[in-house]
Amino acid sequence: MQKKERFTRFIEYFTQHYPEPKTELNFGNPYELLVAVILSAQCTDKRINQISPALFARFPEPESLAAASADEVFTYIRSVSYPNNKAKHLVGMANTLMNQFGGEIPATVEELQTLPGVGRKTAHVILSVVYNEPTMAVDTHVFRVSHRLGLAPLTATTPLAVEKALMAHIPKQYVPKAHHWLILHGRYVCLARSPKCDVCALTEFCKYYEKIKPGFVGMS
DNA sequence: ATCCCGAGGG
DNA sequence: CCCTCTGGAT
Repeated sequence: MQKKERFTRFIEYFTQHYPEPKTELNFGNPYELLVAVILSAQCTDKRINQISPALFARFPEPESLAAASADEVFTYIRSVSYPNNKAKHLVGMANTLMNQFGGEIPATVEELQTLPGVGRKTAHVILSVVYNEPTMAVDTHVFRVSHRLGLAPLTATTPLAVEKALMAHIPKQYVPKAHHWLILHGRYVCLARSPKCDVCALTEFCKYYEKIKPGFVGMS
């Protein structure tokens, strides 16, 4: 199947079955989303949602977070991955927001990436979710699912290469939705360790399934 | 043992 | 390119 048709089928399927996808991270404003996304690195969204209410209550805006100690922030995030690094990142991020951006969340990749703890992936999530800009944040799910579905070539071995492959074929108005589609598909169907190919509707054009599918129905 | 919406540093 | 940070779920 041609690559263009893969993208067409991918978009058609999710447009029909999941027309309004959105992040599963809980947040009430761009600042809270930024905090949640920084925390979400190598951690499940469910865990972030468990600890974020107390964190947001104690640090409701960049000003209070900037004035906090990393040690205190640590006590709120000790159950997420890399709590020491992330506590420092959050305090540094809030300080940069206050000192360089007047406490507002910047709206460009370049400015966002000057914030401690914010790399290309996190910056693109903010731009996509907050500003609805056509940026493709490539995380572990997007990376894996894109390869399996044949939306990115196997030669795309870095997140940036996968990002470019996707951006070259997804119409701009679908990019923010496609980001969530790839994540949700990866999280609930196309799992890293044991993908649920038996309930997947996309096996017809999946390169991964093409390799692992049984040769005969019913064989053990 | 492997994975989860990675980023910073060497 | 590599390595480290690091807790909880499966």
